[in-house]
Amino acid sequence: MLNSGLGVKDIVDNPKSIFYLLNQEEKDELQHHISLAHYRRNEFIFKEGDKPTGFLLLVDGKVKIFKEGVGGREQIVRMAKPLGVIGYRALFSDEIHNSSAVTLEESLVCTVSPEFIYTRALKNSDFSFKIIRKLSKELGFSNSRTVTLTQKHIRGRLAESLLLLKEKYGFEHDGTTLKVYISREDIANLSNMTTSNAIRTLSTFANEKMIAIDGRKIKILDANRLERVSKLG
Amino acid sequence: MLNSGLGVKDIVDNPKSIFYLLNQEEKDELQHHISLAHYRRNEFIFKEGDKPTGFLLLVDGKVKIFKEGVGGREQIVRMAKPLGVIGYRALFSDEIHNSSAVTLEESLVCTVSPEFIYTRALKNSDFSFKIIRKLSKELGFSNSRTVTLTQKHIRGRLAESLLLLKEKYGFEHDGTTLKVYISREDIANLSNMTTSNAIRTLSTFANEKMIAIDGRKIKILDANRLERVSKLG
DNA sequence: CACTTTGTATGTTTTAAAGCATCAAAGTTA
DNA sequence: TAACTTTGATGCTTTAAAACATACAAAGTG
Repeated sequence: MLNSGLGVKDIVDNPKSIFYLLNQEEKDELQHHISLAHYRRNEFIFKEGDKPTGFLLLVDGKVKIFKEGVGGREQIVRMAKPLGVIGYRALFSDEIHNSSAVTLEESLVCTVSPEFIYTRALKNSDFSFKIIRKLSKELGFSNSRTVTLTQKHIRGRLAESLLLLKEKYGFEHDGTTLKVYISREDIANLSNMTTSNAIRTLSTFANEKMIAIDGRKIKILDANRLERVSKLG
Repeated sequence: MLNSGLGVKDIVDNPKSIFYLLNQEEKDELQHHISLAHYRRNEFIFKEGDKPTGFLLLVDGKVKIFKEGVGGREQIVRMAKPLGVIGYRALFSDEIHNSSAVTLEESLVCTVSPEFIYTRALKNSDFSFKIIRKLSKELGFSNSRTVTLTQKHIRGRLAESLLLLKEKYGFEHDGTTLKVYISREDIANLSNMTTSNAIRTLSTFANEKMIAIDGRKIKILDANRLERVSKLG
């Protein structure tokens, strides 16, 4: 169960939050333009084709952002973690969402009204610049993914995805188990391969002692070797 | 030969230029922070790994922006046309370039100093917002490309690339010939396929009367059918 | 509780696209 | 203009990954 005691204060006072850099006056006003929503596991936050309702900040939980491709096959373009921003690309480009967001686990999302973002936040050049920086990094990531997903072989793509999950969500207290509960299908959709091939290749990695699998629990046993497999393609 | 008479005036006074929306004072100051460079065909403007030297605007010519992938295989991530902005992603994310830019033809590029961009342009919220919008659109494009390049079959990918070239550069006076002189290898690198397959599939499209080829001149004979081939994957 | 659905695991077959080889045409340089 | 290099065109072979087929376990559902 989530800590439902989380409130707006905790969001604006956390240095990792994008709203942290607003000045006090702006923060005060933000209170009137913000709302919190709770989602269970596997719920849509927004769907491809929806009109953006605001600027979304994932307060707690984990979310996958994906696009539907040929024959409904989905490609995960990004994973979000707490205090990550979601759905802002469509808002800023004034388009409908071209990707969907679904929770991987119980999550808390706060929505900030477009009015506040446009008339207040974006007038603050620190905020604007932070957004520019975020978009630039994400664009760099997306371009890199395009290349690796098209050019690397299955093993390389899967290794890269596992390392990506490690970077994004880190480990449990044991220091080896990935701190994310994700289906084989989602691993496949993250790595541009079929579910069968994700399962098969995970098994191979486990046989080779690079990882250990116990249901959905994945332990990274040899990150260096995964790096090498990822680099080799 | 390029019209070398092009100057800073022509850049700031063109409504399609991002600098058009600066106020007069900012425009005046811009003059002292701008320089023009001329490139011949197939010259590098910047290379993957280079440190960004400034904010670049393609004044005239055509440029491909690409990343090196597995085994040196290149993937074109974007094509630029006059008054398009290049190399700004790396500048704003404060990273080294993660892609290279090479001219497809004789080109003119203007460089604006990072100081002017940071201390002046980005303080103008109209400019910042234009950049945010540009990045957002490009990110949407990149995410879409990831999906189509990984999921569509060869015919779909090539059809999409031809339509992309059409959208970007348009037609010659005859209304059918693509206004870009591009090698089969570049078409392949744009479409995530080998040069052989690009050549082969172009021939097939020509046999099917969707296009006509005469050396590097490509005529789009049936754009609707190309759209259909592109959509079907 | 049985019953259906969903997720995981593997083996087998098929296929799209890469890889390779060869040749012709067009450009470039000596 | 001859020699060389690059680019374009096509056929043939190989291969990586999809597609398909079961089987079985786990998790929901009536």
